[in-house]
Amino acid sequence: MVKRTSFENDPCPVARALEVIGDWWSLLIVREAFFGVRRFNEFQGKLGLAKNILASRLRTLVEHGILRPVPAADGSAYHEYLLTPKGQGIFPILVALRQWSEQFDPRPEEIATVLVDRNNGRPVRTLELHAEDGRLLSPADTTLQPRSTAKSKKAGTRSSATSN
Amino acid sequence: MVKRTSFENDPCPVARALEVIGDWWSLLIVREAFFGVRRFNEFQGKLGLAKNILASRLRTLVEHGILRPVPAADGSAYHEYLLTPKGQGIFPILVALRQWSEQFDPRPEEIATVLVDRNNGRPVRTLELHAEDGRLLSPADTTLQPRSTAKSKKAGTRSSATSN
DNA sequence: CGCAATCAGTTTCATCATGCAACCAGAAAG
DNA sequence: CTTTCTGGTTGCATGATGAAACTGATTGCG
Repeated sequence: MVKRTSFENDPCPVARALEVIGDWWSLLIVREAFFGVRRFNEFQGKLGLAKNILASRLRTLVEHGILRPVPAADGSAYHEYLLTPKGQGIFPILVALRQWSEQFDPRPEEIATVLVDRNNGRPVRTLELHAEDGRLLSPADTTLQPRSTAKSKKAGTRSSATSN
Repeated sequence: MVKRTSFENDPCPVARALEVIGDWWSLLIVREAFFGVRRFNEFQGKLGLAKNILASRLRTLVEHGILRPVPAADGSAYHEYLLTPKGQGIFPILVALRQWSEQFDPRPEEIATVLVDRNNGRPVRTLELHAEDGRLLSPADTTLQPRSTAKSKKAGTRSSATSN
């Protein structure tokens, strides 16, 4: 790789997100955390990844404020990894990934689980993008605007490099 | 790497999605495609990635049915890469990533752009997960159920391994 | 038509990251 | 107090990534 290119200074929010959670394991670790997995060995057992990789990922997830090590839990001297609010904010991303697979996977019959409303056991709705006034928006109904730095509001039409 | 572990047979739809678009460049390529980028050099210029990597990524995106090479376009003998419906289905994932950055990035002032309604230039709403009946759902309001194989409807409480 | 520049890659080659396995210290259990 | 469990770290082997150089068509231009 000669240094995997870093996106942390990229002005694109998508790139910035990928910089943090865009690797092969981080999102799966977070997914497990959503299901109550908290301990090192538990993550390792569920995901089957190497311990050094897990240790490394947990470290960076903690550094990025996605997981938080809490001192104890059941009384033992070890610690557990809990989702922070920032970590919980990843939920829509997981849902979007899941729904994309559900819709387009070439072998959907191999998908084992469905995300349901705990209340009545019925599948959740597909995520939709809405306008401020509630209208449903398709990709084509949207554009990127340069971030309004306190002023300016219209602009549209993207310009240079990796600027979206 | 001694063979990066593959998720393509994992029953978890999140893992399956990551198998396809979970690397460092694919989602950014798709993002550019949403903005009308179509040609090899154009991708390369915007993203600044090595040509061999780009060639490799484009190939797998085409293999997975996310991009489609169309013979011509402006009359030249080259071809262009267009998003398929499956590729367009990635939009919510990009939006979810973008919104996560917007909400939790430690230096949000460095984010250059805002996704707006093309109609009136106002920011779009944040993605929300809703129940079938329209109620807003938080992560805690949801569970995973084993996929109903024609029959059965209640079950809850996840069981074994990487099964969500 | 002839030649230079462009497009779309492919081919080395060096370096980095990943994965496996082995090892290890501190805590808990017996 | 020896054993086991937890939560790692260390040391390779190998694959993935990236920079740069190279190639073979295609186009642009005089």
